[in-house]
Amino acid sequence: MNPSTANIEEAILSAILAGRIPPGTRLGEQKLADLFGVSRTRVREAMMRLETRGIVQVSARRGWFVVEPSADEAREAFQTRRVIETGLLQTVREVPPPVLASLKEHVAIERQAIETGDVSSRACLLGDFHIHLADALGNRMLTEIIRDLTARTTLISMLYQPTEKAAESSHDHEDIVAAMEAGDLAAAARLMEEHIGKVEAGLDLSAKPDPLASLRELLTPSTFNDVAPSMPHAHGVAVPHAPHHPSKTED
Amino acid sequence: MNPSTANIEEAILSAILAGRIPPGTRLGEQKLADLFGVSRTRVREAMMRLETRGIVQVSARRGWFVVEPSADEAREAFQTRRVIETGLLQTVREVPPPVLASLKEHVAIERQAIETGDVSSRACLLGDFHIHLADALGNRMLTEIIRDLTARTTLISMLYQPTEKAAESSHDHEDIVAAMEAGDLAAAARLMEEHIGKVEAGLDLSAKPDPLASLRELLTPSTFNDVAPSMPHAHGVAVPHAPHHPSKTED
DNA sequence: CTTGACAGCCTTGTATACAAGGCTGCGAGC
DNA sequence: GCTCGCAGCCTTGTATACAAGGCTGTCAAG
Repeated sequence: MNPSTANIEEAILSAILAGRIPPGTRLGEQKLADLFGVSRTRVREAMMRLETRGIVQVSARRGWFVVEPSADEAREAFQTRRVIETGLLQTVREVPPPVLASLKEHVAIERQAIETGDVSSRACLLGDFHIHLADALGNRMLTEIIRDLTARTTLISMLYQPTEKAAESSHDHEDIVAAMEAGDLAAAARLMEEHIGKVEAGLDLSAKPDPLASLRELLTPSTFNDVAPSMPHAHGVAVPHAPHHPSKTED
Repeated sequence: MNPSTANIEEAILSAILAGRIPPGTRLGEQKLADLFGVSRTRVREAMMRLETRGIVQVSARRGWFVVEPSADEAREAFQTRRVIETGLLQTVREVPPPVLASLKEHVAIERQAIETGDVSSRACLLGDFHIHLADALGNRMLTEIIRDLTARTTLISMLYQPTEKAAESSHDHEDIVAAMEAGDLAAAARLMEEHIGKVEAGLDLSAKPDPLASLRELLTPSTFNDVAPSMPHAHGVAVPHAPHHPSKTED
């Protein structure tokens, strides 16, 4: 059957979140159209929606790229998540028992994935905790917002994370749920703020904004001034990663 | 010169927010294409983006409609705004003086518009206060989120607001800024929560979700059960408003 | 007079054709 | 040998053509 625009959008997004499509990857319209068995029109629609959601970016006549958030954008994304997620916890008066139960269950699944060493689903699960929280305590709008933000921070982690601290994150989640269970939402909010702060602090935001950063140090700025202005990119370097992996996606 | 997709998107959005296009209005692709002097393709792109942002909705083969949020969606939108805006105020440590100054100026403009009786720009300004706040205290992402949310609540107000309490809203804004100036961000957050709550409480959410509500009370539900199922609408009634105003937009 | 069905029109949905511009690789000139 | 320029290919950008389905207004039957 023909995948709808929403299907394509969702498929690409989940592939990105699962780490199967790294940030910076070029997404050719025709390739995707062939892959999904539809015309470019529908692929374009899906890409345009994902662009509105901040997941991909188009570079005129060059193609669609999975966003590579700059260090600034990374900070913005984390700040935004701090604001919204602590705001959510502080707005809530009490946590219904079923919600607590499902959150505990989620944390348990996290721990299991970490112990099992299931790296691929781990990042996904850690992000899912926050989405789950928004869904349980908030509403659909909030969930959508958090989902898109989490998607961005996941991409950021892929770009900048030098060390994976999955175990610590999961422990943080456990503490947050415990505070919620104790009825201390203010403490939960504080823990959430610390947690997101820790994740942000664990990144090396000076590392990979572009692969040229390390080169740039070796050269005089003037050398680049003759060359760089022709690059149309506003902030993120849209150079396709891994040209040596021409068939990383399933084909 | 040819308006780009972004131009069209922005033009339609601001027309909606200014109240020139009421909720429920049908937006025909061809009409808009002629109006902007482009082909349907670009209009479609713009509409698709606006749909992603929750401003318009497409009903299959019937057309695009400015959303008419249901009472549930209205509550969600206000809850979401409470969460985010109080979260923002509570996350902030201190307010830079220039920010305070510009907020005060904004409130002054609000009061002026209210005193002058400038109804058309009034709603716009009242919403702008919150956008301005997000922009000054937060970041671009937060501002975009707040802007889209404010757009939705503005539409909601158009649908459900029985009485305009612009003066009271502006007074609330003033109080919030005063609390910020006093350095009491917690109080500012509390005032913001009350303010948004008041705006929500000022609506009559049982009133206009659909024009049939008043009729429905007079008739037995079974009468409608034979007729209603053929309606494809999920929640909001997408009947075009005001068929007696065929040329409300400038044409 | 009321009601039901149907035809025509008008709308969006989708694909495709063509235009415009960037990238790559080759070749000529220095 | 190296560099610069250019041609061809490949990509997205845009318009247009056609398909599919909903809506309206008319006409006929009861």
